[in-house]
Amino acid sequence: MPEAAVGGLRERNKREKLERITAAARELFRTKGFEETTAREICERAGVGTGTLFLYVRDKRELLFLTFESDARRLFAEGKAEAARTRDLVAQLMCLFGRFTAYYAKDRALSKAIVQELFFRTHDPGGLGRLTREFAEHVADLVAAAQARGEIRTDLTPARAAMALFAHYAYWMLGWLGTEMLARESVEPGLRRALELQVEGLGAQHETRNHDTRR
Amino acid sequence: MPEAAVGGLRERNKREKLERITAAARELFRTKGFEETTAREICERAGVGTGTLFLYVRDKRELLFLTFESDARRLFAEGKAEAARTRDLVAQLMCLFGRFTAYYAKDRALSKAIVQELFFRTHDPGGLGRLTREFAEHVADLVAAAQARGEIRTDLTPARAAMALFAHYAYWMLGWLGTEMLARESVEPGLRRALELQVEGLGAQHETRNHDTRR
DNA sequence: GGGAATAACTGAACACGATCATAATTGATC
DNA sequence: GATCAATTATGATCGTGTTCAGTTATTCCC
Repeated sequence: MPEAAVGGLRERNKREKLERITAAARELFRTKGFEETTAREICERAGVGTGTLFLYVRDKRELLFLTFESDARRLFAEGKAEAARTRDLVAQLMCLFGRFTAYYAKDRALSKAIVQELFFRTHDPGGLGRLTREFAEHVADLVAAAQARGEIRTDLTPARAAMALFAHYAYWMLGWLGTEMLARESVEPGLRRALELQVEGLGAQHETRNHDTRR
Repeated sequence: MPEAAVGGLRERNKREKLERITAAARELFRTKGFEETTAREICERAGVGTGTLFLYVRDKRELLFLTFESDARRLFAEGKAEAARTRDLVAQLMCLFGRFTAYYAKDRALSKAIVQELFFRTHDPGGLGRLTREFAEHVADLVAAAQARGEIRTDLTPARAAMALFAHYAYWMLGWLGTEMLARESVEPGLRRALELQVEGLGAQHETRNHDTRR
């Protein structure tokens, strides 16, 4: 049974409407920005009534997820593939995180709204929720592999170490997109350095030859 | 010249109005919640016209800052004082951070809105902006002192190490108040452990006797 | 103190997200 | 294919944050 024709007329219509809504939202957000786009505009462009929109999404912000999910899946897959071809844990993480920072840089205002939503929407089990969990699990898997390689200490659960690492990613996204206190160019090097410091430790006994440039 | 009487009638009226607005917002947010409180209610309770409110704040969310600032100043001062009586860096940080987590726990829904605003409002040089900077600087000062004690490696700027530590605080606040994926009881111990791991490092060479409990 | 200039205030009006009673469409049953 | 229950769609309507043209209060100057 061909995928496109599965189900009755009802289900096909619903899928098509959701598709049109997603496409309309994506296009308008890209050209006008999130706040500046009204729900009515999206409905008009999608060819549905204003009330219909909210049968498909709980609120306007959920449209961000709808438009972001497919891109996020692609970024995650690409990052995962590149990470698989990389040795060092920090470098692997930067393959993943770097994909997203580069993507966010293309439309900072929209990305700010997306990230805000990612961090503050309580989890529905929808598509992006699952993806987020997969992402966290993959970071934990990378940690476990690094433990097996003897790169990371083995007296920690991979999940706990993954959280510690992910915290830096979240923080740099906040500083860059959220409060806008960090410059775009500083994000990748800064985040990489933060991850290195997480692995090395701040403790005095771990002092390395790799000095910070004093300002 | 007594402080209360400084300036002309205009300025005094403005101060009083701001005071009434702040008090009204605080009371209503506390009893009804942020979303459930309307701007008109606040205006009525404060005894000002609906338009007047927006001469004092850019938007409704800014009222969160107005109501939070004095509390935040107090929490910061208390935490700073307790930290001064504490030796270990992680313990010092927990004096500071713990004050805020305890405060946030008293009204999670409202705190979620506050934290969201803290992380996503681009900095105006207003009261809370300054306080945030002071907070970051104080963490850096604690790091510098720890470096002087030989507790933290000296090849890093205090600011950079402070960022790395603060990232964990931000992340745990996000997980707890933002996505609501972390339980309240797990926050203090989890955050403390994360800070310890930041100091110790995740690297294999730093393995300690202090094992995680495997789940 | 009177009058002009300026700053502050006000509530009606606006725009937009969301809802809901009603209408249209689809699928099941005969 | 006609009948009817169930599902889906619709746009007028509502509540709320925010604005703005008009009004009032304060200050300044003589």
